[in-house]
Amino acid sequence: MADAPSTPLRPACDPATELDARFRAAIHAVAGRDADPAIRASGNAKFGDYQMNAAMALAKELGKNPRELADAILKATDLAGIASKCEVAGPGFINITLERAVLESSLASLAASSTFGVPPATDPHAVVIDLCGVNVAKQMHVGHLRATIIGDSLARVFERLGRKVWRENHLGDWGLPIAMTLAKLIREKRDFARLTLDDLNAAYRGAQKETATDDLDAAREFRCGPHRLAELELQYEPARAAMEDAKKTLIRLQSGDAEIVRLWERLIEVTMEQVYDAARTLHCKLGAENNRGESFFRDRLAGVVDAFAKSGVAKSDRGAMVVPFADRERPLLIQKSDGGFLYATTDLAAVRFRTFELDGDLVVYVVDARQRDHFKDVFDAARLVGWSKTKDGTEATLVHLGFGAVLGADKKPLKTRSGENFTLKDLLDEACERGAAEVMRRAADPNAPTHGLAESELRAIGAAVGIAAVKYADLSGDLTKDYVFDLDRMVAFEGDTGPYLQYAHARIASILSKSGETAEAIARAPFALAEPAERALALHILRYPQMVLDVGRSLETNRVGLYLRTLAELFNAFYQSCPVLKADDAAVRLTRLRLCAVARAVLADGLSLYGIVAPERM
RNA sequence: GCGCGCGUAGCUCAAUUGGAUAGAGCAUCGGUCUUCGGAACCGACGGUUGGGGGUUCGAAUCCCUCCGCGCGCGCCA
Repeated sequence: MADAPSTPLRPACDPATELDARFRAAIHAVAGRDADPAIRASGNAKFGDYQMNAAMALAKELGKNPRELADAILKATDLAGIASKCEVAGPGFINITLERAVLESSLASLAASSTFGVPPATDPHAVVIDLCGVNVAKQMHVGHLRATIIGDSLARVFERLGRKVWRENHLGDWGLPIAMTLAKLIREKRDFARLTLDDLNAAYRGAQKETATDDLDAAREFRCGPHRLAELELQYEPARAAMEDAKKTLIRLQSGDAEIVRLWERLIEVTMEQVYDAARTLHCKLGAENNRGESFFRDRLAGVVDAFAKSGVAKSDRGAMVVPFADRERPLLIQKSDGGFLYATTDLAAVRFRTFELDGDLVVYVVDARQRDHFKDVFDAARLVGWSKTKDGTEATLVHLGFGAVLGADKKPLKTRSGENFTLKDLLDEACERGAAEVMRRAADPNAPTHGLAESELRAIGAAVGIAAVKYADLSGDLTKDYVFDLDRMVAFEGDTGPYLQYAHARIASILSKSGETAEAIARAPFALAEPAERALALHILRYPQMVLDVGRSLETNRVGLYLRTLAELFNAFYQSCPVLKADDAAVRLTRLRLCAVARAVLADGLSLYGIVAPERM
């Protein structure tokens, strides 16, 4: 996966920013040139808070002894007011322990920031996220889960980074398959006002079956005798008729026939209802305003081929228009020999629209990994013709974020074509149901904080918990890897799960509300990071803005999950060893409440990057 | 055939993008427990990171080569 362009931005409240500046200056003084100090969080608390790793690589380049170079850099570094302890270790690491006051003031500045320390974006261009990608007249299946929640989560990350974000739902709402479905429904004289998605789905599959002429095509391919061909042609007469009907319907649709267009719009309406429902359930920001499908680009397709032909990037081959590439045999087909356009043509029109009209300098396609070759071709073709530039000529980054396939328990791709498999709706219903059952079971305990809540309230919390389980299971892993679809694992509530994070959040919220202090009073309390557990928690909180920047750069949503899991663990450790409400000293009580408040806010904001809600009680 | 992707504990996955002793969850076993919320915490067990070679102070990570699995490959989307 290609990286998005890296931003030089560094969070002001992250102590690593100041360490970077100081060591950079020291390296310059010692080595006579600029180099990345490679400041990293310590992997192990016994090595301090941060480490500077640049000395080893630099020593190699300069032909010096790494430990001696590290010593020299350390001597040249101004550590006043930042590090309380700093020493060379191992082959040439420099281990750094921060002054407590630095941690406290940094944390205060993060707490005061409305973006939790994330620096505001300086890039005025937009980020475009291609997500969801449903097809009209087809049921959403589990594959759409990934394309929807990964895309939405990335969009949320870029919004947190202060970027203008376009969520683009590139609907499959045009072309022969839709016309076939439409034609079949019309032939059957169906009442379009009463159509359900299941009806559409059945019609879609039926139309595919009716018009299939695989055997006939194969017979031609293998040059069967005239008798055999005539026999097959007779057998396939109904298929031919259905196809004729579909093509006529397509032409009427393309020419803007009012009646056909009305019925077509109805198909989209029925299909999209389920998408909006699923998006609501999943807490994904996705609605009708995000719809920009194949039909939107239909008038631009001829222009695409024209532009490629005129520029000489495309050439005619066997009656079709293709874009050849210098480094590979396989060309990209953009127009069929019968004059028809292909999905590559639409994708090229969309690239142009997204870079030039939406002004995106980063366009991310959240589409499954099997289309890797296709997008490589489309992006390369777009670059060849100069369409990868924004309005002001900035070269845009085009990225295909190819996520792994959804596999069944047998490790084979989950097929929904024959229709016997569960739909996305089935999965979401099950997740909400299990979440609700779990919440209600616990609420039955008279000591539970949720005891006595109305059933509707418990069901709402249960849905939030069930959906969190599903989303976290998906987003916290490596996106490029295949996905083993296991409902029991996905809706698990214990261990490394979404509900575990929600639980940590609810506990903190509970402490804060039981304290009897107002939020204002807590916010005024100073930080006093005396205990190791407090210190460790604070250090990790300070890494939040850098983590968000890293996700924006790498598009790896699993970093959010890793960060939040660690945050929850560190909070639990703090909670274990440092009494808050039971603290004997009033000032200690208040400063620990302050730490709780910041931890809660960061946890909630991090969960919001996944589109996971954090209930106060569960 | 060509191209691309993936192989880490019994299972599902991590590993701060080349850093110090490869970590979690589930499962199994043991402990914490009249609780600031047990959906929790602590510990034990479990590994030749598919095999081999190379690069270097240092490799699960980069290069080469095998092996295994998956996906894609001109008129579908």
